[in-house]
This record gives sequence, C-alpha cells and structure tokens, in this order.
Amino acid sequence: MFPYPSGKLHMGHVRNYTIGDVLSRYHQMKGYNVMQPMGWDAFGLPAENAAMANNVPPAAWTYSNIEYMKQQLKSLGLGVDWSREVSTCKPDYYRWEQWLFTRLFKKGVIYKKTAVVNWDPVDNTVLANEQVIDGRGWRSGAIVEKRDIPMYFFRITQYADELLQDLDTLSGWPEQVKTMQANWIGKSYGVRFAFPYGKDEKLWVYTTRADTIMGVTFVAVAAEHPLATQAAQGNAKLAAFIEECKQGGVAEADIATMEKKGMDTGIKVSHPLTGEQVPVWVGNYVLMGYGEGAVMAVPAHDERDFGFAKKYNLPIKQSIAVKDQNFSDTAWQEWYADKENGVCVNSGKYDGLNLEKAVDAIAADLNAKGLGEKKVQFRLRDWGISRQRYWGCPIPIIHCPTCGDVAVPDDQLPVKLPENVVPDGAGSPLAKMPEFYECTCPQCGGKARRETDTMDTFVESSWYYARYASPQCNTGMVDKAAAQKWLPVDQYIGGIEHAILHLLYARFFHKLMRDEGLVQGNEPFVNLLTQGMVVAPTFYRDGEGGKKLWINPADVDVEVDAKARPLGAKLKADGLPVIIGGTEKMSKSKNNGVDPQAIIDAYGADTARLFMMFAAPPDQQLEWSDTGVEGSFRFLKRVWKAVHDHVEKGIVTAYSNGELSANAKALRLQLHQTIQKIDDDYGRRKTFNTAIAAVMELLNSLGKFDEDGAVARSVAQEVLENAVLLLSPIAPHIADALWRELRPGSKLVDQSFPKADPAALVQNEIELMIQVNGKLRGSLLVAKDTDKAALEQLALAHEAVVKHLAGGTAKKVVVVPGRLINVVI
RNA sequence: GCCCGAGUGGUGAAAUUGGUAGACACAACAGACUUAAAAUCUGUCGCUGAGUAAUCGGCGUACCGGUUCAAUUCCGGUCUCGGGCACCA
Repeated sequence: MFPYPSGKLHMGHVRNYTIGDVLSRYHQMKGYNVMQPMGWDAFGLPAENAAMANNVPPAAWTYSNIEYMKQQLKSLGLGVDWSREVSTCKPDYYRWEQWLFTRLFKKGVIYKKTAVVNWDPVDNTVLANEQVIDGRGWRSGAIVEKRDIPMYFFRITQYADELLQDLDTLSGWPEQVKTMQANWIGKSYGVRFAFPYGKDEKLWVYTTRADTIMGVTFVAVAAEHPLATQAAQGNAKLAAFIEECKQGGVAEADIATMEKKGMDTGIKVSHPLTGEQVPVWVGNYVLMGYGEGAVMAVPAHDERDFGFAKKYNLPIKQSIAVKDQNFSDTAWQEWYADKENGVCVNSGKYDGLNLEKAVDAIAADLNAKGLGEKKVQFRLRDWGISRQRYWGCPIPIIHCPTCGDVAVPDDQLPVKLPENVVPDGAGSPLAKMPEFYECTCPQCGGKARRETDTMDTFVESSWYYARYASPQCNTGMVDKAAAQKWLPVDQYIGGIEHAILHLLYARFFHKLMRDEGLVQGNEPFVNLLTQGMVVAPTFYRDGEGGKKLWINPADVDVEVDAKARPLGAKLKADGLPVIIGGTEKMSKSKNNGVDPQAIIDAYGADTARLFMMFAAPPDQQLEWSDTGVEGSFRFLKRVWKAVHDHVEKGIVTAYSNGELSANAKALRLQLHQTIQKIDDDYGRRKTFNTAIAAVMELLNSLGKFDEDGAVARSVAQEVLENAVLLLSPIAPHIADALWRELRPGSKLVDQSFPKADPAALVQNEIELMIQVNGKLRGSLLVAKDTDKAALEQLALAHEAVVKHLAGGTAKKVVVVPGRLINVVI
C-alpha cells in the first residue's frame, strides 16, 4: 500500500515496505522480473487540519511531506522504481478518476441521493466521524446533529453478488479477510412485507426471521420515517423526541451502543396475516436509509426487541419453541433466537414448522395477499463519495438550472483544484470561491454552477495499483498493453485495518475498470499479505473543553512495577503525570507514532530492516519497543567479522567434493537444511523472523566449527557464501559488501537464490523421542530405515520404558515415523 | 452492540500437517579478557520438589470443560486485549 504523506514515516510504514522489499529481492533472486512501485495517497483530512494549524495551504504541506518521506524511504534502501512514482493530488492522476466518474455517471453506476452526515451547527460544517468526540464537534464542542444532504453514490450494491462470489477465487488471500468481507457484504435471504394501514397505505419492513411473524407486537420506525413525521404533527412530545433522535453522530458503533429509546406514535397498522392492530413506535436505533427505515419487532425472539419491550412494557409473545426449553418473559435466554432447533408455536396454521418451512409458507401467504415476497438483501450499502472538503479530487459535475446535473466533457478535464487555499474549518472553501464554481453549462451554454464537493479519498486509493503499470500515460487511466503485462498485482501488502473498506473498494474499482475495457481479469490482487499493526501506548492530558492533548511516547517516562506493569507516567519536560491511554495503532491523531529515523541514523538501514523483520512474523500485531535493536546490530557485526576472519586466511572455493569429517558433514547438513527452510520461509510462509533465526543458528554452528584443513575451509566458505545470500533480501547493503569480499570480481545482484544440495541432506541415523503415555522419557538413535516392528521392540527395551512398565505389559505402541514412539501403559 | 483476530518465561518470540513446549534473540546474573570501563567471548536463565552433586520427579502455553495414545495446535464456553463498523487513512 502507498502511504499517506502525514509528515514522517512511522514504524508501520517501515514494516510494510521492508516486507515488500524483502519479497521483491527474493523473487528477483529467483529469476522474476519484479516491479516495486511507490506513490502517495496525497489527498485527505490531515492536510486540512495541518493547514489550519500552521496557516499553510494543504498542497504545500503535502508536497514538503512527500519530499521528506521520500528521502526516508530511500534511506531504508528500498529497491523502488521511482520513475513510476504517483501522487494522487496531481491533476495528471485525478484527471483520469474524473474521466471514469463521468463515464459511470452516464451509465448510472453513479447517482445522486440524500444521505445523513454529522453536522456541526456552530462551525456550520460537515464533520468526519473521527471529528465527532462523545457526540460533540471536535473544534466547536457543539452537540452534533444528523443532517440530510445530497451526495453522489457509487452503486456498489450492483456488484455485491460478484464481490461476494469472487472471494472464492482469492486463494492467495487470508481467510480472515475474506470472512470479514463476506460478512460486510452480508447477503441475507428474507422476506420484504408490509403492514397495511389507513386508506390502502403500506408500512414496509424486511426480515430474515419471517417465521417469527406471529410474535410481532409492535413496529419500530426511524425518527425521519414519514409515519413518524405524520404522527408528530399535533404531538409536541413526539416531535421533541424526534428532534432528540437527530442529535449525535452517525457512526454505527455509537448508534449500536447508545441507550435504546422509543416513543409510541399512537398510529396503528394491521398485522398482514392476522389483521390484528399493531402499534408503531419511533426507535432511535432504527436508521432511515438502511433498508426500509422500519423494522418489525418480535420481543420474544430478538434480544434487542426484548430489551426494548421490557423497558416500555410492550407485550412479549412467544412464537418459537425449542424442545425441552421453557419460555419465560422475565429474562432473555440465548435459545429464544435459535434458528436450528426452533419450531413455530402459537402461530396457528404454521405451528410445528421449522424456520425454512415456516418462511416458505408465510412468504406464500403474504404473496397471495399482495403484501410481500421473498427477497435477497445485502448489508452492503451504496458508497457515498461526496465530501464537503477542499483537499480532494473535485467531482466533475456542472449544475445547470435548465439541463440539471451535467458531466464535465472530456475536453474540459481535469477540473483542477486550486492549490493555494487555506481552509478555515467552516464549510467548504470551494463553495466560497466564485472563480472555481462559476461556469457555463457544457450542454446549453447557459450560466451554471460547478459542483464544489470533492471525492472520498478512498476513490484515489482504489485504482493507484493499476496506474503503476503506466504512470505517465496521458491517453487514458491506464495504457492497456502495460496493464495487461503487469496486472493483476502478484503480491499486495497492507495493514489488516484495511481488510474491509480499502480492499473492498479496490476490488470494486477493478471490476468497474474491467467493465470499461481498461483492465483484464476480475480481481486486482492475487496474493494478499495483511501485516499486523505496529501499535504503541498512548498518553494524554485533559485539555480545555474535554479535549485530549495527546503526548508522544518518546516524551514520556513510564514507571513500572516488578512485573513490568505500568504504574504511572510522567512527561519528561515537566516531570508531571500524564494519563495512560490504551495501546493503539500508531497514528498521527493519537500522536503515538515512533519515527524510525533515529534507528536508521544510529545503526543503519540494514539493522533497522533486520530488527523490524526479526521482531515478529509480518501478520502479527507488534507492540513497538526498540529493546533488542542492539542485538540485531550485534548479529550483523558477527556476520561481518566471521567473513573477514575467514577471508583473511585466504579465499578458497566453496566445497564441491572431498572427504568430510563428521563435524563438516553435520555442518553441511545444517547449511542445506537451512537453505531449504529459508526458501520456504520467504516464498511460502513469509515468516522472516524464523528465517533470520535460522541464519543465526547456522552462524553459531560455524563459530563452533574449528577445523582448518583445505576441505574444512571450503565448507566454511560454502557456509558463509550461502549465509550472505540468504540474508541479502533483508540486509542488502552489508550482504553486497561481504559478497565482494568472498567472491572478488563477482556481484551479489547477479546471484540466484541458493539451492539445497540433495547429497548433503542425506541422513543415515535419526533421533526418535521415546514417550510413555504421551510424556517424554528419553530418546533413541536409530538407522533411518528401521522398520516399525523393530522400532517397537527397541522402544520396549528402552531403559526408561522398562522402568515405567515395572514388569507389566504395554497396551499399545504408537510409532510416528521420523518423530517419536509412544508406549501406552 | 455487531464482525474479525490475538493471549506461550522478566521481554520479543519458536514449535510449518495433532507428535521433543520455550528454538533464535533481548534483559538479567556469573565468569574470562582489561589498571578500569566499554566492546568481545564463555556459562546460567519457566515455576516447583527431592538430592552435596550428577541427576530424577511434579506442574506449566489467559481461564473452565471436552475429544485423543498424544492438544500451544481441534471442539464448546468464559475473560482480557487489539482491529474494523461505511466521512481517519
């Protein structure tokens, strides 16, 4: 993944790009033609915040960050092809995004509708979820409101089925990520049906549990639902409640965890099957715009409805039973929602039916009445991309009073974003710039207004991988031949935090571009490595108005108890206490990022890379600590010394033949086992920490190998040459220098990855573990081809086994070839 | 609240397909070298019991339970921590 140019690299970046560099160097050694590109996800909110804080335009801030971070990346020794560098804030990049937008707009894949946003009534501006803290605007402190505004949407739901199904083709992706995406898309099979009311009017709902329909005791609608609006006329109390529901942010986590509240509208609708009158309530947990904005409530079999019914004394009507379980409405029981074992009860003609049969029967009856039908629904919602911000890609639409929304024609693209603007945090800057928004309609030539919203920055990051194939192409988004040569991406590496949004949007974009005939294949990334996050502790002090002032861990001293648990923390500058927050992913907003530059400066890039790779396997979360960086530095010094000590005695040719001592033979065995192991670690497992450990072990063994004859020295030469090659993807600089020592006149870049010598791997004797009842009691050295019966006899005769048998007989002997023998007594 | 992960010595971790738990390091301690320190090298290093010792035994992979000759690994449940939840990227 390409970085957001936030200012400095942090350890997450170092980890991400070192992993990529190791893999690309390894694959180069394996003979592949590897492209390792880099770019900048350059639009985004932090630039606007920095601009306001420092009175510098976001563009200038961003460009200077790119400059600095590029130097940092170079100092890491990454083999990046900088001729392919891409910056998403440059017109030659976003031009093509605008171009695609106009195509999709004309096709109807992009459309306009209203959506709910966080509104700060004091700053008169839309807030990102991140800018809403405990329901208040981060700058103004005002209570945030929900507000409906018009936005452009990508019709991603049109691709929902394909996005779901193609997950099955991604064998190179972690299961975890595929599961998360499948759940996010959330395909469900249910019934959409209506509660009739008034004169032929219908209140629609959707449910996956139509089998519980006879247990419905009320219907809950969103505050913005037309029925609620209707009921609120002439009901001041209800109107006030509806206003209250509009307070607070729109983030799902907040809505799901807030206290469930409701109020009766006084309106009643008819149950579609029984005709019974059912009250309609307004619920603050029901969202307009998701589904129908109304839900049927079955308190007996839905935990949220149960809690709501208890709180407001609404009836609870059992309609599902599970054998041997007793129903009571005093406390919620897990089995009340059991889908497997439940059958209908108190449900008239549906009694005794299981979920599937009840749903079929109920859907058929609803259908016969014209009140409903089976429907497949997705949890996935269309992707709203309008942002009322300045530092983003302008949406290429012109609003004409006569022609409506008109896409900007190709010859007027790109719609350039002016770069000299400093936003003030109140509303969209572009909407205050007539020189930007005043324009003429491309269709009728009349006076028109340019759209002043910009696009979600996820749009830029959804297709940059494709741009890398032909970054300078000025005839299209991609050069088709280049795209065909390079795409799909063989190895994509990114943080696990992108498992859903970014990776789903990129997959969606690939399909959009495919349908435009720009790229081939259905998926952008063949193999995905999701690196675990680099996390660090957070520290803060309470500022005015409940704002938290985040303090960098580097500026804090932490006191710990004997068990290394933190007791308290103090700011180094003033010695006064600070509050310890959680351990979180390194981010600018929590100020807990650690700048890798200090380590690179003190120890060099190779040590920084080696240490980062040695600390943990790539997909595991890593709590940052530089304890141990000394050890990585020491190891590289040991390698350096071992090579120089060896070379000083004269260079020899690596072992090819000659009589080997037992020790030399054992060393060669270990060497070639190590080659095999590391090849697998780099290629299949992508566990660089164990690869490094294996080289360490090999060098430790070489250190103990003190033979000095010609053959012995040739074996030492062989070990050192291979150790340098095995280490070179991780520590390329030192490996290059050492290779020149070991093989003067030859270059490391021309070497291929070592291959294990099958002759060296032959073992005549192996050690087997002896267990008694699964417990280790000893070991046995046997000839490799000893047969099972003989092994059993040897085990039974083993001194430890005889002792435990104490004259008795073994019940069973389990022989695991090559590993162990377990005697069961 | 919902979805996805993780939990192993003082610390980072290893054990790849159910088969030797703690490889490789860090820290600590002891020793060698040194006038001294640093650097370097060597050794000890999960908890616990017995033994002068060599050694022998018990327990131990967050917690409770299960499957198995054998469980860090598989299954059920619980707790804690982390990620995501659609406008941070």
